Amino acid sequence: MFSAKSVWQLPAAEPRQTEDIGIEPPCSACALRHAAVHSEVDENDFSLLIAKAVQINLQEGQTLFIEGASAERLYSILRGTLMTYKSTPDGRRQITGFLWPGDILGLRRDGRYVCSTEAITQCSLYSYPMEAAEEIVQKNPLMEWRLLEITRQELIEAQEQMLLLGRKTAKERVAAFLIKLERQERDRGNQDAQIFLPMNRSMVGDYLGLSTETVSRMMSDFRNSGLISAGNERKVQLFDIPALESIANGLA
Amino acid sequence: MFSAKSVWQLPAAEPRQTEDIGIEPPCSACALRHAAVHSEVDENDFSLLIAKAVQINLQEGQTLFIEGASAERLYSILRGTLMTYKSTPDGRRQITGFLWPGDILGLRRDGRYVCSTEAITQCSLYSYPMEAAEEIVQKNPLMEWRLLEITRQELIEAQEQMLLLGRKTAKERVAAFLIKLERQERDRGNQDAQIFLPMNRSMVGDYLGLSTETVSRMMSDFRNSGLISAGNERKVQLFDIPALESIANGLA
DNA sequence: CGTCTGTTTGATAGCGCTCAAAGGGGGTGG
DNA sequence: CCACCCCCTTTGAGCGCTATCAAACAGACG
Repeated sequence: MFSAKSVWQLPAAEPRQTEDIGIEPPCSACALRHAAVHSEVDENDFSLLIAKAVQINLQEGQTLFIEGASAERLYSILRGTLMTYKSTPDGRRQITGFLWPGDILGLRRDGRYVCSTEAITQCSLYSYPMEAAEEIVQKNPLMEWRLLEITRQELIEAQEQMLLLGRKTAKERVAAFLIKLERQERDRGNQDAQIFLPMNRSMVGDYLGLSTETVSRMMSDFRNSGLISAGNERKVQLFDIPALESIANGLA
Repeated sequence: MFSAKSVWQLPAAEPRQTEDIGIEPPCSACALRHAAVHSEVDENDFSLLIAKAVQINLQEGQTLFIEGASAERLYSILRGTLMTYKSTPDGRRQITGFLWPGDILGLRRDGRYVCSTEAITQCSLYSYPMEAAEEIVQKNPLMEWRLLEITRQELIEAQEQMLLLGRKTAKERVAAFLIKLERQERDRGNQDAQIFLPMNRSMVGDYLGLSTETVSRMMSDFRNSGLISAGNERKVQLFDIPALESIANGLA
């Protein structure tokens, strides 16, 4: 049982790029190695894990696994963006998180994945046997502690999302989403307030508990108010971050 | 940084009772001891922690701490029910969880609590110094592993709540809430499908992302449909659990 | 018996969804 | 190179679910 999405901050992570997917050099940026390094764990154990890793590539729209499937493997993202989601029997979908390079995924309960996972862009991942990975983590207290911190961070973010989904207006939700992406972008070393949205409007809606159309309308409102850039709908410049933060927090 | 709410399943936990709050005998049911026992950890470390514990009692409605306060202490619930919640600046509230005996609480980020916590009934808790508790857990890999499992379980529940808040109708939410409480009741050894609601309608609403009135209306609907009992609004009998489950899952 | 708090029920309104159609950009094939 | 198609996005119109406002009701307590 691992986190569905880690929020491991890679030191100054490599820019996300979906081209040039091929055979990777020995994993240098993946979350588990970073864990090992960060935790000052013996490299030997990590090598054991890497020895069992298999690299896989996914095409845009490809499903990695679905909720309820037997959770045999743990994944670490090298490149690309994915999403985890849950569905109701009649097809309504709630996206529980977007996953970026450096994140790990494979949260399970009773040996089964708790969310479905799908590639939003072309992706490159490392795949580890779940049992072996758990064993190695259990043998490394510092690694285990790091994993606990990651899981807690995810829980904190999930609680923030609950506030958003339960109590915020459509405008507040979309503003919060833009602010969140911008902050991520900044944390990854991207200085300008330009953000790239690999997901389409329908995915944003399913993440924010809104319809595609409502997301689009809110984006148009922000554009018409001069808060964000016009032009490319997948590449957005935030002109007034404080104003968007105010909106996101219900202060405007 | 600890979990905001554990879902530690006490073997066949003592019934919840709010009367007779006084000096406790050496903690026998609290989550951390249970962790120690469950993890087959040396009792000595646990004793170290217990030695630093202070028992506190809370009255109904009393606030334990608020979001953003310095997270100096970790708590373990002996008796009573509490809630954790987040608020928007203008007063909207999202309850992120209800806490029961056996649960631990004190999730923090950057040394500050991420949620506010308030007693719903009279409560009795153990209070530990955060640093000491973390140190002891870190020194006990099995205890640490158990804490990781708890945190993961909470994350899984948070994701289920996201689906509820983002994509379910009012009727589905209330049905899901009743089913969830009934399951808890059963897990605690309570065999009949009778559930007790220590929280008022407004709290249920703030947990489900609904207004007080909507919760009330849905409860009335269920009552009029013969799915739940009439009479005491805080003590509910579920007459048709499968039907309620169907509703909760959007199948009806 | 009166007050207070929480719950229920009713009436109305509004936010966001649904249905529908137009607009736009990229890719493919003629 | 252009035409066409397809998918995604945007915009518009109308509706429905749930919030809001309001008042009646019920139980606890003094």
